[in-house]
Amino acid sequence: MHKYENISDPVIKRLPRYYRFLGELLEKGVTRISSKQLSDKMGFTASQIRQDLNCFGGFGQQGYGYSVESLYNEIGNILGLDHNYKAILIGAGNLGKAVAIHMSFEKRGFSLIGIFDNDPAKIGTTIRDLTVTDLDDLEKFCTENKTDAAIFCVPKTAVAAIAARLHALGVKNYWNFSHYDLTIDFDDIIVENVHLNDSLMILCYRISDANDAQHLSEDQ
Amino acid sequence: MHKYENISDPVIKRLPRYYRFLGELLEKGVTRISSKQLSDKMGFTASQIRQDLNCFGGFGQQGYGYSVESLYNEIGNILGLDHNYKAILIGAGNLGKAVAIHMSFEKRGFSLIGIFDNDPAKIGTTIRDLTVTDLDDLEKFCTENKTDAAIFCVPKTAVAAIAARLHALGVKNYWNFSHYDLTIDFDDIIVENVHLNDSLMILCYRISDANDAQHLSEDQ
DNA sequence: TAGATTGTTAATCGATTAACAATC
DNA sequence: TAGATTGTTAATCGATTAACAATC
Repeated sequence: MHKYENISDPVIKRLPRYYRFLGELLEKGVTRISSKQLSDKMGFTASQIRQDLNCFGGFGQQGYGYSVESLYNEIGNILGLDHNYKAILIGAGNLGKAVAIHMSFEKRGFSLIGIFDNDPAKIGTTIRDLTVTDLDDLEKFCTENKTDAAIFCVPKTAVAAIAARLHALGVKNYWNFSHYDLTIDFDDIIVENVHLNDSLMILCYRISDANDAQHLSEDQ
Repeated sequence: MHKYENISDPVIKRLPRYYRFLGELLEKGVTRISSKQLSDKMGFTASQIRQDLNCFGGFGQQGYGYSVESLYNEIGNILGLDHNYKAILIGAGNLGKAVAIHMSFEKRGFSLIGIFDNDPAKIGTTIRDLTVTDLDDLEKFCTENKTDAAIFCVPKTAVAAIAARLHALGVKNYWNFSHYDLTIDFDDIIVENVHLNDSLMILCYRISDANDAQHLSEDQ
């Protein structure tokens, strides 16, 4: 487990993409790849790929390229996917259920150990192999079970209060699907946001932009 | 409807954030705001905010700042949220259902007009006010109903074949929740990806990175 | 008018790309 | 050895920040 210094945000955000691509190559039985070949597949320049990988050390071999398997494993280690962070899910609605069922937490460095909701109709039901627990029992649960991270799949209005409770319990890493801005309340937390509304608006912009460009060219 | 030239990607990605913040201010009844005040709330520098907004024209007033309402509306227009792009959802599983129920398409420039699946158990069921249609009827539906965009909530392995059918039907804008890389097959499409796995891996990296930093400092 | 804050230009910073020596 | 491809430094490009004149 090393600590890498000054890894820039753009590099960090590209890491999962490298990992996915290498995983696919591995499945196909490809054993060796050059930065040029990766560049063709991924759309990054070969130069950038070599630059990125070298933040973490020399994984390649001059004149040969990179071993797909060892590069895949290295990037997995850099991402910390060999961890087993214990995560709880807050909110067992449609989105929460989808996240619980859909995600391979174990492959991503986590395991899901609890699901909470305050809706009596949902408490006691089973999702995956977990029983939905009353949100009132959050303190009891987190005291009895080491909890590293929480996933917010609840309405924006409910987040602040729950986050305050979790923070008091020492749970300070969040995967946030709500539109509540958690950084407003705390500055000693780690948050990864999934803003579906933002994503949809960006799609809207790109469609509109492309359409307008087309109209302009038709005018000429 | 204007076409803005050379808007950079970072700016585009910040637009929804501006929009959300201004919407909140509007709800609170705030009528006026300066770039400095926005900066404090949003974490961008005042300079960047003025720079961003000026890509689209002078919305502010020297000595006064910006009108929250008109700025909100302007950014909405820039994003193209006044459109009504007709979208269909492919895949009525947990994730598809969550997206269908959870998203306010109308507020984001879209309306959801159809949901498709190939699972007999799902075909005929109702989500929101829409009946899940047999995927076999995709061609029929898209011929009869103008369709602007498709949302992929199906397993990666199913995407390529469905995308080929949609592309042939002229549907070339995609909101992609699968991990299939649609740009491999087509270069005349617009894709906005939601990579939940990537997001979770980045959270894993940040937690691991913070933990390692802590251990290092404890060593000293 | 004086104060405030924008719009916009110039300076800085950082990330990407190009180039090439090192080396497998 | 010759060819290939990395690791790494230098050059370029673009985005962010700072500064300030314009102006409400």
